Amino acid sequence: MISFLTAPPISNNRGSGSMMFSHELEKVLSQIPEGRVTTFGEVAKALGDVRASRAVSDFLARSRQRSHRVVNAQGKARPWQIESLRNEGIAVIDGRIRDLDHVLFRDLRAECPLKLLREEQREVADVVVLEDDFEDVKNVCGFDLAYEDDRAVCAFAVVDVKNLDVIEKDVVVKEIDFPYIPSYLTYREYPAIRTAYERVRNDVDVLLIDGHGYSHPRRAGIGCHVGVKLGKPTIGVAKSLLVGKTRTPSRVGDSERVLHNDETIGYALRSSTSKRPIYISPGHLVSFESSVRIVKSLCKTRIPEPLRQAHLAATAGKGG
DNA sequence: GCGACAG
DNA sequence: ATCTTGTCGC
Repeated sequence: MISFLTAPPISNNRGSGSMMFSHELEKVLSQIPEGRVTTFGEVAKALGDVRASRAVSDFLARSRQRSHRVVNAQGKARPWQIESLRNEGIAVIDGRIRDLDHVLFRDLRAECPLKLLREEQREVADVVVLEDDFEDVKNVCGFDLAYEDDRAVCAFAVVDVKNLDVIEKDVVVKEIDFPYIPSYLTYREYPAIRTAYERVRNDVDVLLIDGHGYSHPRRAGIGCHVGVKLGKPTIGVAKSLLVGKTRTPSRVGDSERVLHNDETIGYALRSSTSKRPIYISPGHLVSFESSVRIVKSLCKTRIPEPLRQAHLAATAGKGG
């Protein structure tokens, strides 16, 4: 007989990143009573983060399960919503709901799935290692995604550091059910990156991800997530800042620290003659110094070769 | 009006 | 990220 104390845990899926956004959204939307409306912000709060309100708006705008009972904080309704709202007895004047406060429904109940995801990010941040865990860096693999409707094309490119030649590249197509929400990028893109990673045949020493690593509000950007989940040295490379402040590096090859709450969270590197720097931060098993040095050695243009080549492959893969 | 948040 | 034509410049 197996004691429950010694038995292995049964599918512990808590915050595993398997949240299906459309399903969670539907659970919230179904709570809005007939004759009442709510706002994108209220829905976002029910999901666990008011900052997802724009994502809720975008998602509902294209989803076929769009509800006519969700409007913006000003009570402005879309043309296609107006007839349905009036049929429920809601007065709409000049595209705007009259007396919004009177029909506004705020008692949405949910398990705040985004809050669970934030907790998972804190767990990721807790195990991130900001020290080098590799010998020579011979091959670097970059990942990038391109989108078409509900599908993502995820490409990878393995580059030989010696000559910056591409020695392997491939693409995978994956269904996407998570919108872009700032600071939750990993839940949109990681599943596709993982699938693509499983197809890499060459030995790779370092992974490059299109997005931030440590330079994230919870120090758990997609670079950290990928590194921790795959157990590989990983660096995040972004084209704009998510958090923090920095200065523009004056000369090509120069870098400046990115500071957030008095902490160095990454570096801005002027990787080309372009005035716009790229932002580099460790994901996992890499130091700040090595992150900058490695990325710098991979730049023929503003974007390091593994990412630039992956981007080209992903974009090319969209057509079929 | 200000601030502004990867892809 | 995506929507999008031509155009300016190295």
